[in-house]
Amino acid sequence: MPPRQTELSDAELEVLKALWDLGPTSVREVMNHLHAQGRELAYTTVLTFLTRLKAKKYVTSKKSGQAYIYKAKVSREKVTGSRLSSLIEQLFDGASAPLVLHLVQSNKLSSDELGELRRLLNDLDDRDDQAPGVGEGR
Amino acid sequence: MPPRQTELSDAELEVLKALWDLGPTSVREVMNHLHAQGRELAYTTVLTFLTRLKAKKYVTSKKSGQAYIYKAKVSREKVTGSRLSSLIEQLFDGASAPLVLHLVQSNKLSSDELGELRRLLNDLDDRDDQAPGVGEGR
DNA sequence: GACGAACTACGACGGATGTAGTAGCTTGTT
DNA sequence: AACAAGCTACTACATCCGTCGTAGTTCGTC
Repeated sequence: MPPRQTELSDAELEVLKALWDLGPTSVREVMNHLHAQGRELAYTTVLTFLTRLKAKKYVTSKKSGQAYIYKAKVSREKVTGSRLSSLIEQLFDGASAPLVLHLVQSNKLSSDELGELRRLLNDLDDRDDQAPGVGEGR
Repeated sequence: MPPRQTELSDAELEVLKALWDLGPTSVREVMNHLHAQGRELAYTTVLTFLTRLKAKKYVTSKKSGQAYIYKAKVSREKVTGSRLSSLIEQLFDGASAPLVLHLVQSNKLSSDELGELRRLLNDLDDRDDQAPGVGEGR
């Protein structure tokens, strides 16, 4: 039997995000953090998610006194990148460009952000030295 | 009781995408299209998804002879936009900018695509003439 | 040393999802 | 008219997901 299911569910992600925000901490602290954001979950529910996150290897835990301290094992960037890739795969068959254009056109960026983007593009332009492994992901 | 569940599941989306690709068509054609992409689903499975899509109002159908012809009722853009918003909400608390920057930096865009993006930015620039101070976004 | 508070382990439960089988209706072809 | 092929409706079922409740353990306090 291969490990049951290793993907992050939405609710699990919420809990993981709390862990990223807080750093290594206890079930109770995570719960408090969620409550502070208006997410009312029972203590045992949070515990369940943390347990599942541990089973799926997204967090580790070590006992400290009576309780466990949970710690994120994967970075926010990693998870973010991977979720994003899935979405791009799903919606645009793997091509990032349509997504970027869509976002830029959607008028959701402030002038500052547009400026930042322009700057970034110029930088890229300069060092356009054929990065290896363009890895055509398809 | 509000209608059970109105969200698109992943598998349902795959089927809906086939409908977008093909235009109004039959279960069998949808199935063939999916098979052509290496997605081997039983005829009745495809039928199930189309039925669920109909229940969730993402498609309509009308009988044509013995079989039904299914037709997408929501546009690709609409669904794409909404899925994207959810992701942005989930991962970046609603801010699009970090996502755009992330994508541009990830080196997944071709020179052509970067060019296109630059062009788009220039257009936007023209029509949005604002000299913003150091306005802090969020 | 018994009590209550806090913690964890485990089980549970209804609804969603992915996937498909079966049965029965329809229709073109012998 | 009887059949085979194709179509839909309905049912099924394992797993996942979101959400907790309960029970048992541990530890600090009267």
